[in-house]
Amino acid sequence: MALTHTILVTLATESHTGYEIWKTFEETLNCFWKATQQQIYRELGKMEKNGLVKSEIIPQKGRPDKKLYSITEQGQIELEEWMSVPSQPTVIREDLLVKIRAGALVNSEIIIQELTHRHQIHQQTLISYQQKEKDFLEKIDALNTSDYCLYLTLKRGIRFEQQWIEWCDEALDYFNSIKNN
Amino acid sequence: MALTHTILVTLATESHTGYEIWKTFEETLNCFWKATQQQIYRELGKMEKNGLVKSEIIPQKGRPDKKLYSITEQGQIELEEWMSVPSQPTVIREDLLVKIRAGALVNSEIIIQELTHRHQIHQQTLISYQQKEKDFLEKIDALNTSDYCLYLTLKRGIRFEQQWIEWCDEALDYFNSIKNN
DNA sequence: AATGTATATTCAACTTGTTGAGTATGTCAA
DNA sequence: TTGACATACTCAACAAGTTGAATATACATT
Repeated sequence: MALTHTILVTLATESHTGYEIWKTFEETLNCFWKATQQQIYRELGKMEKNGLVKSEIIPQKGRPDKKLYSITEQGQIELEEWMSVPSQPTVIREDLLVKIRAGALVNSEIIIQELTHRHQIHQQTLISYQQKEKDFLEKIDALNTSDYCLYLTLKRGIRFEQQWIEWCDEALDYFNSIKNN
Repeated sequence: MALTHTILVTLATESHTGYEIWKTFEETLNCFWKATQQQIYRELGKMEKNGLVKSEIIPQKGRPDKKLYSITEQGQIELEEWMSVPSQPTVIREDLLVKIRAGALVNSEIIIQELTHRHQIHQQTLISYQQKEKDFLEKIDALNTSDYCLYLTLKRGIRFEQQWIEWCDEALDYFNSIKNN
């Protein structure tokens, strides 16, 4: 259900097309939410049926007509209600940890490779997040509440990646130490 | 697809019933994997159809017959293959961060409540993990590879919870600071 | 005696997420 | 001029996750 609410949040301050919402997801929300175009279009359709958003068709030449979605009063109410109900932590389902759990079943080299690979991925993601962080830090005293909130989510992403890297190092230490026994 | 493999890992060293697998998930894997009984039973059925596991019915008095599942040779092969293909990080979908993103839209008190609530939850989970960690630390020099691997996954869980707590504190600082403006 | 908890499994309906194809065109660079 | 990329949306099929009910009994507690 939270996809609905993530979309409502995006529409709360401004109307957008499905495509724009998808772009926003990719650009600014991707460290804590991910959705495909298909998912967003489908969800918007459902939301319109439920009266949470309404759409206005904007004709275009050469391209398919735009469908500009805006939040309805009912959508506003739904969003506020959702905001005031405490959320539960998301369940973690992490392939890498399943593999580590099974680490005794296979050659350490395989696990080392896996951990090295993941270390790299998280390192790269971390760098891209830190790049984004620079923009925030440059104007840190001029950030409005909305931007600072966005920055807080980015900080969560940064911590998240850093921690994976640290843990990968720790796990690598162990598997390297048992490699030659 | 990873549920299949998580089950295969559980069956790799010993045969189990669906119920036992569910228990194992709850007790030892719950910091990185979660599945309902229904999911596990359904998945086991599918896996049997695909030849990854086989089952033996063990009659019981008074209770429904047990179905003891064991891994097949094909299942072993599938598991090893999966182990050697690098995994991708799981996408994060976190309600709390969506709410923080929308933090400027509502009264700070609401966000503060939410963050306080989550802080508590993560604190509790952390304590329960640290309890489990004690058992590992007591016999740290006697741990075999399999147990050490399990310990590594627990360490990931501990880090994860610690980080949420730290981040909640940071976010709380901010929302408290803007509360009275 | 009643209630709750644990064992042990099945079926059904629904929501969410993934994957891929299809339609249509403008813009920019090699 | 060819190809890559961006804009903008739809439909279909399937896989995975969620929720709830149903069946059946033992054992311990209140």
